[in-house]
Amino acid sequence: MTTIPIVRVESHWRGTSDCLSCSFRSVALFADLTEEDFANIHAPIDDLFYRAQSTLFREDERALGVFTIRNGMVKLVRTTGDGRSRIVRVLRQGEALGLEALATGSYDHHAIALLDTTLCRIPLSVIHALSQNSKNLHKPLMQKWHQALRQADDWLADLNFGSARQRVANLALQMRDPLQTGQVQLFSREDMGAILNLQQETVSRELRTLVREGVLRQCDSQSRQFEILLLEALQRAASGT
Amino acid sequence: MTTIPIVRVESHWRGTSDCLSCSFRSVALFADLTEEDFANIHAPIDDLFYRAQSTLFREDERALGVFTIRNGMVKLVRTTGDGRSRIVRVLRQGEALGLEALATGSYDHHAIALLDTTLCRIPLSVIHALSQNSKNLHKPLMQKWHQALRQADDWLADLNFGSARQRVANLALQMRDPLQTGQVQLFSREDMGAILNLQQETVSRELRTLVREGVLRQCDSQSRQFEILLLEALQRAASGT
DNA sequence: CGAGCGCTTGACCGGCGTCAACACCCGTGG
DNA sequence: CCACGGGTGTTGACGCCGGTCAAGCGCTCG
Repeated sequence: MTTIPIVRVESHWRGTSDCLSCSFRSVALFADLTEEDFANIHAPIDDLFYRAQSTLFREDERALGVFTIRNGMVKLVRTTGDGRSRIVRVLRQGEALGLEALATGSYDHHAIALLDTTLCRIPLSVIHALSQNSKNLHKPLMQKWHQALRQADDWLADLNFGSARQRVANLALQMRDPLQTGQVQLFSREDMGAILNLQQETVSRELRTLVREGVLRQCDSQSRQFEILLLEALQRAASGT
Repeated sequence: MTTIPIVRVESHWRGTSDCLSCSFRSVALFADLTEEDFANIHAPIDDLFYRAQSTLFREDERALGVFTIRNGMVKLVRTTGDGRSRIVRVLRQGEALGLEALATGSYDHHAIALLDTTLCRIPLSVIHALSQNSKNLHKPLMQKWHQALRQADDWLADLNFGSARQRVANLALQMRDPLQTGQVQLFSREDMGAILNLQQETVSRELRTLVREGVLRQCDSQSRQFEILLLEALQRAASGT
């Protein structure tokens, strides 16, 4: 029922990336490349900024490149047969998006920033040239495909299973900040509903129940940021025991 | 002369495949290989048969190879945090399974034959050797990854969304025989429940309703085989209108 | 022919969807 | 400074879909 907002104005170009000295390189696609490989990159790798809610790309759009997230969060949205839209994954720091462009030249999802997000965009030509001339891209690329597929399966198995309480608890666990453990970044109730296959009212109720029980604590006025007070209890809620 | 270290009762070896003349080659991983490439394959590619309900491989098992289905159907099962199991995908003719073995050396799911199934198993060593020495495997491999990821997303968006009626209808549409359009191969109600996130009673009820409405016709006594009589009506049921 | 398994059908009830009202935050303009 | 309005989150009331439990049916196979 939600229509994809057409907001592309909210992005800007931050420069071209110096991949060799990038602090994310170890987790990104270029982990194994040599200096020689880098010397053969002839198209600029752009460093981009997108404001929250703005669109990175749309389904079936001709692809400009593959992205790696440096900071922030991106949702992948898919429109179902009956016109409703469903969030099939949320990607965070270090994850790749738009890999399908390598296979088909266009994207399979709408990609929309959930938070202010910075990422770099690697032109398809660069990837194709590198995979022709070097073997060092093959393995990291395969690992990114694998990571994406695993995440898709996790999403299905964990977030679309069990009671509303279980799902919300699982989402909170998944969305823990990888650095500051205990901090959880959530989104609008509508987005959470589109992830968990629940109505926003139900999400709100379950979340509030967890707060009332002292499992979570709300950290901001818009109730997007939470802190886990009782991790054990949250895990029990997630597993339904 | 292949050693099969783990004995599985319900399977047997049918010989080694002659990939060059295989009728599935165009849809399989080896689509683009040259005669020269084939000459460099030094491990046997086994042709295997598995009876319905028998296990191809288990989660976390050390991987022997990547599979391509020649005939039949295989379910990929994942055990959730709370101990229940969920079918994350069903693979059919021409599809690849166990790709994750290329990235990690072990499998991410339990794979169980839903019907009597024949498939060929390509040893990891063959894939690795080919990707070192030839560029012709790269593209088909990426397409298989892409296909798997797309299917995972479809699964989530179509089969885990909407009312029980919509889900069952969608599953019937997905499980149409690619050759004999109109024929639908289904499974036990329990398996269907594990796919659709419904109880078997609910699946049974919705299926029976579709038969009573004249949308489907049951073709066998075990009610696994159906024929679509009113495709339009089934599509309407799937989209919930 | 009987046992056992899987499928079907019925009765009942609880969780979640639906609709609606309200609270709260924020930006805008008077 | 407050008044106003729109957007988002929260809470309540109510009804329905689908889960649960249980009984019965129809295969298939010993």
